[in-house]
Amino acid sequence: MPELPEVELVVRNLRVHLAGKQFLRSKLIRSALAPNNTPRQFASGLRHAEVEEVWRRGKHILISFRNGRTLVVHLRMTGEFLFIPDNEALPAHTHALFELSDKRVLAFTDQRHFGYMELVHTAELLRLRALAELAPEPFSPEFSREYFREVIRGSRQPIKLLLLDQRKVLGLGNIYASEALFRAGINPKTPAGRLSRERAERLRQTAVEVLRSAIESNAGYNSDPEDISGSYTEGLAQDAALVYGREGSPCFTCESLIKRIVQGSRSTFYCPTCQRR
DNA sequence: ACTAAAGCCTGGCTGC
DNA sequence: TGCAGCCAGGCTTTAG
Repeated sequence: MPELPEVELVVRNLRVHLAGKQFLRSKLIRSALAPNNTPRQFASGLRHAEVEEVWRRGKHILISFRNGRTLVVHLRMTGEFLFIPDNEALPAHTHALFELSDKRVLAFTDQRHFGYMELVHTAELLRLRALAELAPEPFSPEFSREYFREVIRGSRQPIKLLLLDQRKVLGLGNIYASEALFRAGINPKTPAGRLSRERAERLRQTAVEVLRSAIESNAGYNSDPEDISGSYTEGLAQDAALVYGREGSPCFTCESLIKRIVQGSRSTFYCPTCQRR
């Protein structure tokens, strides 16, 4: 159930394990995982493909091969990569398998079937709608004060929902959106366009900082090099949360009780005192 | 053009 | 112990 920091960690781990390797044989077990590929295309397009680069755009994982293809992966809620130890049975909900040139077998599992893969020609990558419409990377200069001001200008959308829109702000999910608003002292229901310049800029900086510090703490936490998913399955993000999941508990700053509300059918957690407006 | 709600799935937890 | 109902960190599609 990864947000950008957890995806970044997965990308770093995959990079270590896949650098210079070939995908000898690949198998799409559950074809709905990659609805725009036939299982045959999927297997033939990856056959003996040598990994060139493992990278990321927003929460999408991109594995580019020297044969001119790129495997686009979105973990959504429960997607996960893991290595299958020799002679062990496949884990439940294994939807794709990749046999590597070092003889190890990489599996993609996904309990809730929300995950997504697509094998595309690398040249066509940026034409994919899912990638083309994404906001600038949060750590890039393009995610600037001016950009953010323009994005919220005139919007009556509650700021929490705007933060979750990957076309406007990239990388936050439901947890880090609540966390960023708490740290910036902004009420999640405030219409985005009503934020002053100063408060908007504070929120933009806070959002970037929340993502950055999550990457740093996650990276330090992942002690097992064989564990590709690292900490996100262990709920590290939640453990470090100041408001997320803390309904009814005292605010760490002012001891008011944290509230839970529903916005866009998702839970939002906030402190009614620290985030008055 | 915006905004809200439903939908995709399985499984864990809570309360009766 | 069994079962119904609720909840879940993402995103797309449909309806209004």
